[in-house]
Parts: sequence; C-alpha cells; structure tokens
Amino acid sequence: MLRTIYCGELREEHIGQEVKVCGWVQRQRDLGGLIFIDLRDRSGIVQLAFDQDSDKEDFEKAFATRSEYVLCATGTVRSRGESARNANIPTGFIEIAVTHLDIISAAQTPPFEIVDNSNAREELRLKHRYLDLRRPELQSKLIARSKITTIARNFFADNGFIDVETPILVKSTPEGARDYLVPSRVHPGSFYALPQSPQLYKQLLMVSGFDRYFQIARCFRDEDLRADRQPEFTQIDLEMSFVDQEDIIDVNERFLKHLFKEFKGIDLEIPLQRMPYDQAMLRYGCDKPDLRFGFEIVELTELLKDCEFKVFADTIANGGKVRAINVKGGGKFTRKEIDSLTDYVKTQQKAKGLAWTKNNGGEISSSYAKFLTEDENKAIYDAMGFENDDIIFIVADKTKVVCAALGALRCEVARRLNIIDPDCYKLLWITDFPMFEYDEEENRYVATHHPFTAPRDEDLEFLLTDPGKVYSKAYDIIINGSEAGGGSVRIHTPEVQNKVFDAIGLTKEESQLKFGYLLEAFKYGVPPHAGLAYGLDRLVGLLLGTDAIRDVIAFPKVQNASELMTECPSEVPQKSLDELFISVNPPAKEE
RNA sequence: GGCCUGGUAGUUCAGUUGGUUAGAACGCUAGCCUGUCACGCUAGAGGUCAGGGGUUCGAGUCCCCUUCAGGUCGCCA
Repeated sequence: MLRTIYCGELREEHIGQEVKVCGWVQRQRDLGGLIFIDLRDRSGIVQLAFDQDSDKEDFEKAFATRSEYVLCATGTVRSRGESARNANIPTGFIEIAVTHLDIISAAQTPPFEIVDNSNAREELRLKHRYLDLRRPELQSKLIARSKITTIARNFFADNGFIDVETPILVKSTPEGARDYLVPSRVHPGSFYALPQSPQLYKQLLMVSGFDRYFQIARCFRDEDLRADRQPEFTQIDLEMSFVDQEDIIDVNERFLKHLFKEFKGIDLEIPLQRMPYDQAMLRYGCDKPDLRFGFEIVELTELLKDCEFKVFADTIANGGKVRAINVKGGGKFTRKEIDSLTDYVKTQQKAKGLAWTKNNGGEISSSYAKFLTEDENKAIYDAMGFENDDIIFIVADKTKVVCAALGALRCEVARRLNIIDPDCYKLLWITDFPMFEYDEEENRYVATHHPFTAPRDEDLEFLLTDPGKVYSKAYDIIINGSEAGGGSVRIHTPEVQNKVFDAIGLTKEESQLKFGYLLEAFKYGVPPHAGLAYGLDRLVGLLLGTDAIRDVIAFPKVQNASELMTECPSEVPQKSLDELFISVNPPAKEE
C-alpha cells in the first residue's frame, strides 16, 4: 500500500504519527523559503509543508509541483501554530511535515480548474469527464448514489427479494418506445434489442416461482433526451407474487420511509397520500402533481357556459373547458411578467393564450373582465377565493390543452415566486390510470402503461365494448412533482391478456409473434403478480436536489445521445458491417 | 422535426450607435518572498471573436446558412 490514511481523515489525534498520503495537487503555495501543497483525494484535502529543514531534493520537487500532479508524501503529522490554523477545513488544525516526497505523475494544466462551483461550461467538462469527476461535488453525488443503491439492495434482500440478472440482449418489442437494436453476426438480418425494462422477464420469474424478485437494472430507450431523461438509465426493479396493489404499495412505502430516514434523516409519514389519476388531472393538470405548493386548478366551465365572451363561450360550446388557478402573491406580477408567462403557456401543447385578473394592493385589473357581467366576474372571484395580491389565470381550450397549460403554469409561477422549500418532500401515489389512450395518428387505442397491466375488476366488461372507460391497476409514486417510479398489477390469465391485445388492435398472429412466449408461459400455472420500478437516476437526483440526472450519472450522454468524451456512437470499419451483413444508407448530404 | 437561449484568451465573462492596435478577472510562465491556505508583489506570454457566406468604405457587433451545447414541445407503451 502506498498510503496509510486518506488525506481528509487526518485530525489532531494523529499529531506525532508518521503517515503516508497520496493524491492530487489542489494548489501549491510557494512563499519563498516555505512551500505549502494542498493534497486532495476523495476524502478531502490536507496541507503538506516544506521548509529549510526539509530534504533539499524534496523541497525542489515541491517547488516543481503543479496543479493536479499526483504525489505520494511521507511525513509527520504536526500541529499548526495557533495563528496558522484554518478553521474552514476539517484538517485545518494540522499539517504534514514531509520527510519524503514522490512525484508519481506530472500533469498538464487542466482545461478547467478542478474546484467546486466550477463555472466551466458543461460541454467542456463532459469532454473531460474524468477531470470533472475529481470535483468533490460530483464525487459526493456518485458516493451518495452508491449509498442509495446499497440501502435499496439491503432493504429488499432483508424483505425476501431475490436479486436476479435478466438479459441485456432481448427480443425487440416495437410497442412503445423505440428500441436500440443490436445486430447478430450468426443470424444475418436478425437483431436483438436492448431492454427498455426487464418487464417480461420479471413476470416470467414469477411464473418460475421466485416469488419476490429485485434487480438494479440498466434500461435503454432510443428517444430524445431531457434534463431528466437519458437513453440509458437505471431502474430499481421489483416484482412480487400472490400480492395485489396494496402489498406493493405497503412494501414500497416501508422502503421509502427507510430510505428517507437512512439517507436524509427525514421521518416520512406513511401511509402516503393517494390520488386517482382523474382527480390529479382535474386539480393539477398532470399525473405527477407537485404538492409542495397550492394553486389548485378550479373548474369554471359550468359557471361561464352562457357568458358573452366569445373566447370562453365558443370553447365551451365546442366541448372544451375553462379552468383557472389563483396564484397567491402573484398580484404584483407586472404586465411584462404576465406576457412572459403567456408566452410560456403557449409552449404547452400549443395553448392559445392566458386570460388574467390581478389584484395588486387593492387595484384590480384584468384582461377579460370587461367582456363579462358583474355577476360573472363576482362568481369567478368567489370560485377562486380571489383576494388582495392574487392573480387569476384562466385558460380556455380543449381539456387536454387546459390541463397541460395550467399544470405547467402552476409549477412555473411557483418557481418564479421562489416559494418552493428545497428541503420539503411531498410524496404521493397516483392510482387508477386509464387503461388505454386513443392514438389519433394510428387510429387505435394504445396501452397507457403497458399491455400487461391488469384492468380493474369492475371495468373488465368494457374491455372490448368501450376501452376508453377501462381503468387499470397501475400506480405511480410521485416525489415533488416528478415520477420517481411506477408499476402495476399484471394480467395473469391468457383470457384477459388476449382481450387486452384485442383492444389495442393486436391480431392473434401479431401477439403470438411478439409475446407468444409469455402467453405460452401463462398456460403452465401463473401466480397473480404485481411490481414496481423506480427510476434510480431520478430518485437520486430528487434526494440530492438536482434536476439534471447527468449530475448523478458517471458518464452521461448529451442531448443528441452521444458521449462527448468517447465520441460514441461512431462509424465502424466496413469489415465489421460486412460481417454483420449490414449496409448503411447514409442520410442525403448537401454538397 | 419545431421553438427558445448561448458559443469572444486555457477558463469565466465585458465589449456602447458598425469605426484606431478586442479588454478584465482567474489560470499559465518567469522572478522575489519563512506561515500561507482564493498567499502576496513584479513582469510576461496568450485571440481564426464557433465555421462559412452576405451587406458595408469598414463587421466581434447587422443579415443568411451550418455546427456545437443547454432548455423545451412533439416523442418517451
């Protein structure tokens, strides 16, 4: 071993001891006859000291030392003089009087300084991710992620879950997200897919009788990226047999309580709040409501259906809705700020606009009030609980657009008003999702969750007659307005499974071709089963208070799904393509 | 695929109405300095203003295209 202790672990109790430390040079301070070096490893920083008493050769090495050199130093821990202490760092009361210094590796000046709160642009940092990862801030995030997975592994192991690895090369299932395809050399023209999730394998493990399955599983989706979406991501994936929705919710509430206690020291109150999907859409305009603030959506359609204002009346006459939120403390928004919010709303599902009334210190102004009667305006005030310093935002549009616009707006104003407490965690379950959504482009129903989700028992009769009326036994766990995980009770009879395939327009032949092995397995004795998967990257991000999951992934991809450091994906030699019987038609390039 | 924001020294940025030789801070290099810890002081090097085209007597600045990065809508069963 080159080292006897980590830099950041040294304290006054080590004074007098001879130690060996290794690390990177954070900074060298040359005072002439005296040189200090801050040596950094993952635990922190310790000061190395060199003076006239030091070995002459060591002193010259210390003089030649530059940022990010890798050093190994042997020396004696000594107290710093009373006046020379640095109370700002944990090792600030001691230093190492170096008796032997090895420069293990020199370093070029890095392209950006390795310091926390680095302002260097992310593009550059990602190109040199190994340097960015030297920053304590990023190191602590990955260390935290490791703690969280350890807590999860231990919890689920303690609760009887068995960790099983499922394949990475799987059968392509073109339902849902795009697959990453992997060609097979020994099967020319045939392709594996990378799994979007271990969904069917974990169900088959239930058929096999493992009863409780758990895996920290890498998943892949070839879709566009977002701050909280990477093409490869990690799930904490689990499945249980002989259970229903309540059992899944129970074990996961206990897990979350344990996780929040262990990792954040927060006592989570369980059982958590639950809200059916329809109610969430009505009150918050989305299926992942952020409950850290109010501004609930209020239905005004009935109240305004006979009004003279064409924008509202026509929308209602055409089957649309008029709904509103009351932003407490928004009365002070300037016209400019309101315009900016209007622009923001227009980016949501192409909403047409935003009507508003504000009360700024008793002075009431409005974009629409003059088109309504006094009674109608009064009725809106009453319905909204309109008071001093409030602003009412109204959106009139198709139901879907109203939900999207107001749902996004309430979050946006909360951000702008800066009323979100970063230490506050609001968790809830969203339940009773619609089983199907109608896909306008494909002219058919598609599964909202996935087609193995069980319909509610009471809705079974509508499965083929009126799929739009069917709700499912699906549930999402929402943390601070972010979907941290989701799951469902699964279908476990071939009859129901075939009906669902039928409802989404899959013919017998197609379903046999895509999922035949599952249907076959279901003929041999299936336990009722259900499960859930957490988005680990998002969960870690939420617990660390970062929106961009890039920050909690060691080597993330950028928005066009490439990796700046390795520059993948990349072209391959023609020979590799020939071996796979693949020919590439390059996209037409302009001369 | 659409929309928005950004790209000026190694880094982070400033750069007025289009006008002389494009600046600052940090970093870097060299010298001085025995208690610094964002050490200090002195001097110095460092620029294809993302790339291409256009307007103009003159473009970092205005226009067009391309490209890269970020955000977002579509997409993500």
